[in-house]
Order: sequence, then C-alpha cells, then structure tokens
Amino acid sequence: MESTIDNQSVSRKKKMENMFGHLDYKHPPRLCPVRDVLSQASDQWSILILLWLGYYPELRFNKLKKYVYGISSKVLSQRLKTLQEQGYVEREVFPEVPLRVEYRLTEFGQSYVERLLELTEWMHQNSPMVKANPKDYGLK
Amino acid sequence: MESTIDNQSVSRKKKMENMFGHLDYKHPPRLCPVRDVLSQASDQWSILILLWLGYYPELRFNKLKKYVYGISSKVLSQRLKTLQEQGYVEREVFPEVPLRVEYRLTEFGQSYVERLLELTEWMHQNSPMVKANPKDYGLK
DNA sequence: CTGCATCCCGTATGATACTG
DNA sequence: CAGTATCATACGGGATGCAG
Repeated sequence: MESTIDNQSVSRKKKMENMFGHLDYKHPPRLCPVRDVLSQASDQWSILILLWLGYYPELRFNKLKKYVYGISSKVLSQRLKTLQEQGYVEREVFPEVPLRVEYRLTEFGQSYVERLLELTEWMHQNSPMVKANPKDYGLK
Repeated sequence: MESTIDNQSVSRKKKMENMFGHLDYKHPPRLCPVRDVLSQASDQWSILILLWLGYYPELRFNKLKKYVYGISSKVLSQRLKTLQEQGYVEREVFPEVPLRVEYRLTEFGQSYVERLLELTEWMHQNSPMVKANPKDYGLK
C-alpha cells in the first residue's frame, strides 16, 4: 500500500522532471507546458466549446453558441480564434448566401478532447462538490 | 481507419451523454462537471500549485510561493483556500515560533494530479506551440 | 447569418505595506 | 513565517450596434 503510493510519487516526479527540467525555481525552464499551452485551452469556455465540437462532427457559430449556453458572441469568437491559432480547431467558410461558417476539431483537437473527457468524466464521478452544489447558469 | 475514428466519436458521445445528460441545450443539467468543478481547479495557478504539491510530500507557504514563481502571496493564499475547500489540499498548522504551516495533497488531490500530469505531459509532447514560443515569466 | 467593434463594468490580479 | 488589507490597474466578459 505504502509502496504503491511511493511508486506513484516516483512516477509523478519523473514526469515533472521531464516536463519542467531540473525543477530549480531559481532557473525555471524557458518552456512551460502549463503556462504556455494548457492555460490557453483549459478555461471553462474553451473546454465546453471543445467538448461540443467533439460531440458533433462540425458546428456553425450560432449553433455552438446555443450549446455553450451563456457564452456571448464576443467571447465565443475570441476563444474560437485562439483555439484555431493553437491548432485545436479548423474553420471553414462557405461563401453562400447567407454565409455559412463551420467549425470542427483538428486531429490534434480530437486528441485533446479525448484527454479532456477523461478528466471531466473523472471529475464528474469523483468530486463530492459537483453533486453538492446544483446551480442555475443564468438560463432563461 | 475510418471505423477507428467512428469508434472514438461514439465513445466520446457516450461519455458526454453520461456526464451532461440528454444534451439538450434548452434544458441543460443542473450539474455540470466543467462549470462546477473543473473550472475551479484548472486555472494556471491552481495547476502549478497542485503539481508542486504532487512533487513534494508537503510544502510550506513561502516555499510554495518560490516554486510557483511569479505568484503573489494574495493569489497563492486565495487559491490554497479554494483548493482546500474543494478537497484537493490539506492544511496543517504547527503552533511553533515562528509559525509553521504545511500544505499537502489529499488523496483526492493526489488522484487529480495524476490526471493533470497526463494532460500536461501530453501537452508538452504534442503541442507545436509550446516549443515555438519561449518566454520569460518575469523572472529576475 | 456570421462575427467584429465599441463601450462599459466588475472582478481578478499585482505591488506594497502591515498584522498575528 | 504566514498571511491580510489596501490601493491601483488590467483584463475578461456582457450588451449593443453594425458590417460583410
């Protein structure tokens, strides 16, 4: 039992050292997976957007806006832009009348959503808080 | 190949339906694992704090502050408080002179850090951006 | 329909100083 | 040492309007 915890601990340390370098806070690495990357795509809105894009093969702007209930047009377009730049999302414009724009996950995005779902699912199953605090998200 | 993608897609949908209910945006579930839980513990500072607490068995306030370079006392204590309330972190006070306070992960926190590390490690290995954008985090 | 521009505000954050 | 209090500020994000 204790050895299991130790093994986990050792595994964690190894992983961290691989990512963060020698872990000397006086000389931190130039590249930080958390600060540089994860923080760009782990906020509430981005996660919800990505999950919905993982559920449907493609989604148009206003459809997405409905599913991610509560998000504003501005924030949605901002997040989509960032997610696009970071390589999670593809945007395709169909020059029809009226204009049609479709968003879909890239392969990289698909892969990220897999991990995200594992994390979210685990949260859903394990956190006592999620079951204790039902809320209304400003739905009308 | 295509069937593999389909299977992934089916798996994703199943997971989402389990977590989010029937996925009707007009009648969203009262409980949302992303909005209620994950968003509380997936911001940049919380992740870094948790990772460091996963690396060391326990850490004192100022030590933690040094490792999570760039964080202010205020924000650190705020996050620790939240993480404590959410059940990720334990706080122990030793009424010595000078005062000593130690923080450590709960079992739940340990478990979360495992998942966080997987995600972070994957980010580190897969994102092209993390390698493309070296930065200075205000270190002196 | 898509989604950007503008205005506006509350909160989060950072710096500094101070207390138990 | 471990935080809290205060102040100044930056940023996220909502509402509205409009352009392609």
